[in-house]
Amino acid sequence: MPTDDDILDVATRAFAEKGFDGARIDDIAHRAGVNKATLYYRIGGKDALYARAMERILGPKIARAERALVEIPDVEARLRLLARLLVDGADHEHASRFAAIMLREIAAGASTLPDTALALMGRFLAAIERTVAEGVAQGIFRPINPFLAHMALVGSGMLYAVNEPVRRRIADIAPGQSKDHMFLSPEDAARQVADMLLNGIRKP
Amino acid sequence: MPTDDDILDVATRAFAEKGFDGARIDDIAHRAGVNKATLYYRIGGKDALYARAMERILGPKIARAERALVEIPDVEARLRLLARLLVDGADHEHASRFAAIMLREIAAGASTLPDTALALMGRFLAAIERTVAEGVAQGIFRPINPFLAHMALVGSGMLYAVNEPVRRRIADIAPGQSKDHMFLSPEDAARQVADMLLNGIRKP
DNA sequence: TCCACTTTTAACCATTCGGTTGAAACCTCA
DNA sequence: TGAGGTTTCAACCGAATGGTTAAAAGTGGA
Repeated sequence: MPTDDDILDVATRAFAEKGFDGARIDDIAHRAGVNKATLYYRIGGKDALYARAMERILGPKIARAERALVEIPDVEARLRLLARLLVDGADHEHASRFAAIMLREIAAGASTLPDTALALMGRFLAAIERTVAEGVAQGIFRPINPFLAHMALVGSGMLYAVNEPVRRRIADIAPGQSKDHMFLSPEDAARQVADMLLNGIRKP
Repeated sequence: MPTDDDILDVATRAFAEKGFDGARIDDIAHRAGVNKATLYYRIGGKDALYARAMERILGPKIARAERALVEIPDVEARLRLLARLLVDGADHEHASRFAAIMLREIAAGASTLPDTALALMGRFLAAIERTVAEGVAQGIFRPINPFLAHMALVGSGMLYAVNEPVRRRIADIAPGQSKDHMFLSPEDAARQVADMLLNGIRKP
């Protein structure tokens, strides 16, 4: 018998691929190997399913980010870790699902984002902002707008994590040139994103 | 009588707010002040409506970007212009709608993106990549991965353009701190994004 | 005025979706 | 064996949705 976690995993994938509106309850129940009535009995309606899927995917990342605030004193190393949290995950699929859901939510103005999930996002943002602010206070970083630094890190990272299919389609319709640089490993991508950001905000 | 352009404008807003699946034909027709049958008579079904809306919003940006390739020899100035094209637009709403649609499409793996629109996106990417490559060849930029530079620019810019509602919600639930740095004008945001990227890729 | 084109009106259809229900089956543990 | 919780099954509901159409009404120019 599938556990709640199994169901949430399937639901997360569905929400990432199709969005909240596009995901189908029947489909999720069927793919999780559970009856629709069971899903309602165990978890509840679509809203509850979404909220729990979000907390499940956001929670561990936030916890890791906040642990880094006290465990990693070096601000550059800490920013690198935060970049990895965004681009990479327990596995790459996990990270790309996370990014897809977040991008959709941001595009929708967080209108369907449950309050609990929004609070978690806010804490991640706070972790990045605090790290940048520490770096500025230590004289390591330029007096950069920490919120824009957050945008740069999250934007580059999540966009890269999620847009592999788009890259593939673009590469297909523009043949002739070498496309190797478009397909990096998640680790390389996270490192290069962090490098670029750090070069951009480090004091000369 | 509303013109086709009026209808496309309403449709673009609807697609940006709700996504392709979420947008309702009846709603678009009603808000455009035109009958649904007229919409079908003049433009066609939902697919045609989406394709034309995309071309309308992408076309001018691509044209401007490709003009810059020959008109602006200075690679840094050119990159700044490309950043502005992403963050800012004819008006700010226009830019944020563009960004919202693009983010949704990227999150969906460009699965519903018409081929014509995808080709336009590819040309924008090519413009950024070529500019970065020129800068590298001139010895101005580090040998950066041009595709990642594209991610950084597009990611930061579009994320910022679109997430004003999210910032507002986050600011609301985390009171007490100053939030001024979270709300920049589009011009300031575009400039700071470009600054960060240029500092990140410029040779020391 | 007549004609071709455009727009509206209003209905229709087949499909889909989230959610519910009630009865039957199953399982576990005492 | 029996009771209580869990799961399945299949059908159903009501509301929307995308798409289409036939006929009437309106429009402007030759």
